[in-house]
Amino acid sequence: MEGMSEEKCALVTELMRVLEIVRQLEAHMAAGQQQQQQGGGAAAGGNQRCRELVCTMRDSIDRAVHMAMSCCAADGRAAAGGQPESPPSGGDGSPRSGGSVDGDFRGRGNAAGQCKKRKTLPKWNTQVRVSTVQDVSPLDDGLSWRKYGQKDILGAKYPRAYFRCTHRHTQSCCASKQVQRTDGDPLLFDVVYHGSHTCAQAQGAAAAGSGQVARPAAAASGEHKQQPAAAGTEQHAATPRLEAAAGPMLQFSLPSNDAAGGATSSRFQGGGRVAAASPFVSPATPECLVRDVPRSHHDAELASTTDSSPMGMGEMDFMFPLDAADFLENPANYF
DNA sequence: TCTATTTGACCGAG
DNA sequence: CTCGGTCAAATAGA
Repeated sequence: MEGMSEEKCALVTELMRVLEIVRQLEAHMAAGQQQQQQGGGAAAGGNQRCRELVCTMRDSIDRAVHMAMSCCAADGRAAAGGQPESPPSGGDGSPRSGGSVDGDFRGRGNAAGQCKKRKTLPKWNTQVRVSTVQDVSPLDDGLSWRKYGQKDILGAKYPRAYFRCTHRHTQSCCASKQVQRTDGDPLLFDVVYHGSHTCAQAQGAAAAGSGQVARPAAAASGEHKQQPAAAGTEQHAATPRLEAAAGPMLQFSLPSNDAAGGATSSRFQGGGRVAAASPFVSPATPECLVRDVPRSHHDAELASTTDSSPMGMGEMDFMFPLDAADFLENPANYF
């Protein structure tokens, strides 16, 4: 039984990974097309075709993800004894320590009360590249996150910001994520997701596609404490573009979280509401590709499972050349 | 006034 | 004991 569930979850993970890739491809093609139009590109036709293909591909993957997720959720609930809401009495959890079970995996009253221990939640690790230090739009994924903490991590140059779903209390959505600028590349963020969104918002995003609930603003500047104005800019200003800086390559790799770094004197303006891409529920834009102006680039997020993932996929390191046509023709080359 | 962020403190794991 | 993760009071902005 459990095997079944794990298998399904693995399926979800895998599908979402592919979905992310498609989304990225889509975003970059959109960007490319813009450039072509400006430069009077001749390849517009081919690009159009690519977009159609991607659209089809994504639709179908998206459906598969949802189907699999349903099964997965159902299994999970059954195993946990019923409601996703209620404190998982052990549900699927690996008992953490002999202590209290979970109602308090946080010594002080777990706010949500119904969220399982982090460690038992599926975890996805992704990396997101931004175009400029201030540009955090790629971290946007259409779902609202609320920052609840920030920590300087030993050995890391930049602090790590902690986010949880805005609807944690109201809808018992246990999704959370951690965002941290990588030491080596200030434009690259490690984003670790824990658990998937179960809130209506996530479903809405998946269904409505472009439903952005909140603005990017995500995570970090790691450089200076910003003055209110600056911080505000980061938090509310409309987003710059990813494609500009994403360059010809999207990179995905696992955390190499430690680094040279040393002191963290800076504070990362976690920034307001972060809408970040949900690797769980694809904010699939139904009308696919119809956006001329890629507002919320769905970043370079790629869901990959790590440790606790059912699949136990280990670390990954991908490079995706942005040759859409080639990708579509020889997808195998990219996996 | 409400909502979100900041930040110091607390807690559990290793 | 140290460190990562989270809570919650204080604070800021809309």
